[in-house]
Amino acid sequence: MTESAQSAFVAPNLAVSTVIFTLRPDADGKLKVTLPLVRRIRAPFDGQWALPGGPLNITEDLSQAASRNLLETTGLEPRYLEQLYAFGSLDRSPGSNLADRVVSIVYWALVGSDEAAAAIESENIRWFEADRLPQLAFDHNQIVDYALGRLRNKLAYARIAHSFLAETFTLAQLREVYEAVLGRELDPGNFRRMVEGDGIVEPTGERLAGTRHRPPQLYRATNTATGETK
Amino acid sequence: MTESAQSAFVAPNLAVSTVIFTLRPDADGKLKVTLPLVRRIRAPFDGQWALPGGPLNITEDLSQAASRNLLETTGLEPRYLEQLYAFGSLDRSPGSNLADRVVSIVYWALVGSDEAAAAIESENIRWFEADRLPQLAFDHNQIVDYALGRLRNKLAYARIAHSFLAETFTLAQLREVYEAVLGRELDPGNFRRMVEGDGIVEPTGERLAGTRHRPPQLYRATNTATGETK
DNA sequence: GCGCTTAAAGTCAGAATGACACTAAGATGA
DNA sequence: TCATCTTAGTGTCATTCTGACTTTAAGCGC
Repeated sequence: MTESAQSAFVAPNLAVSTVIFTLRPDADGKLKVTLPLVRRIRAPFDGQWALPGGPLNITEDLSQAASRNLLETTGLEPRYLEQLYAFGSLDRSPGSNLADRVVSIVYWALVGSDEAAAAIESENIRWFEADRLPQLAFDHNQIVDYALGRLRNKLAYARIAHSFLAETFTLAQLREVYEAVLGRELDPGNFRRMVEGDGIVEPTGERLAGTRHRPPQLYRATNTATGETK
Repeated sequence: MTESAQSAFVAPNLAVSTVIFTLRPDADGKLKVTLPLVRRIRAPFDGQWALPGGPLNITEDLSQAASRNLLETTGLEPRYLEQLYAFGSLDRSPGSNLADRVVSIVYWALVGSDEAAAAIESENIRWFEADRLPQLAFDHNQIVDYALGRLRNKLAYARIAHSFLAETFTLAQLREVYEAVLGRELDPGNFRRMVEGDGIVEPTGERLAGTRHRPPQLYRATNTATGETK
């Protein structure tokens, strides 16, 4: 009844996939939530774009598998990594044989915008704006939507926004992250009050020079363990 | 790279387990969060208590598997059911062979207190107060703690509390649910204001008679789809 | 009818939030 | 040099939300 090995049982296959978010400026210079997709080179959905992923190695933890295929796909390390959901509906791959059924444990990750600029890109790996995705393989459009919801929600109460930025940053840069993720503009004064009140950042004492206006204070994220705790 | 069947691959086994919550009065008549556990009858952890669960049938959805083992364990149907987390650490079953590795996709469920009173109970199926658990098999103590956290958190913003109650109920009964789950007393006036403001209940027009004081209004939950939407 | 108990409504102060105004400090250019 | 532009950073005000508490309503038991 309860868990233990049942090798004789016809079990569904287990895969781990990852929704990897970063921010990239679009043509107008506005930051947009962006993610890498991989072109499938076999049936089903041959030729269509899909989330990076693959089977879980028997020797690795779930989050390790997610980190590994993040590295394989983009050449990058995650700044934040958290399990999203396990997708296992019977109709995920329409028309396929039951024996080919795949249960995907999906993670979502944040990578720094600075690093992401140097990420792997090729004929079969391309980065897309999250709100301008083509039709993806399997149920991957739904998965991305769900991950976006989680990202937006989590931004409100968790200290994750700085994961998109470098070690130090101005409040305007941090606010741009919020605005890009939430898709709306925020009042600079109120944003400053919120951020300072929550103590999620601390001033470095240095200022950013070279702007064409009053030089802003540089901040860093206050020291908090990030990523999943499980 | 991406997902599709890999039968030749040595894959971890996949199980679905369920944390089933209900409320039961303790010796003092106070409602307590309570859940059923199953005694293991084989190694590893032979004889210890564990969450109900079992392998995922190739023909059923994840949530169906959770519902099924809820029914098999308790004889009940869930009033609310949601995926909790997928647990897959390598060290979940200390000392066991890699080939026996199990990844558990865990659901959590709410069942009505009225129905739960008539649930199956036996030598090998017993209900425990959530904050007085013995040492459980595998990582199941951690899983229950995580589920409790999710329950408490979700109570604050989702319409789930009525899942513990019958079709109609008084605000005092609903408040008792909140108090039992959150583990602290709530101000009756403020609770009423909150509940009415959020529009999560509507008066039936009837009153509960037979109390030894002013007869309270009966309410029902406003019509909202409950349970997971995925 | 009197006192007990809980229902239900109302009051008040402090915290959090959104909209907005105002001052500070640099660069730019006439 | 100095007015102007731009963003940094501070401050104000009204609204809403929240927790603590008060007051009145309406049944029951005696």
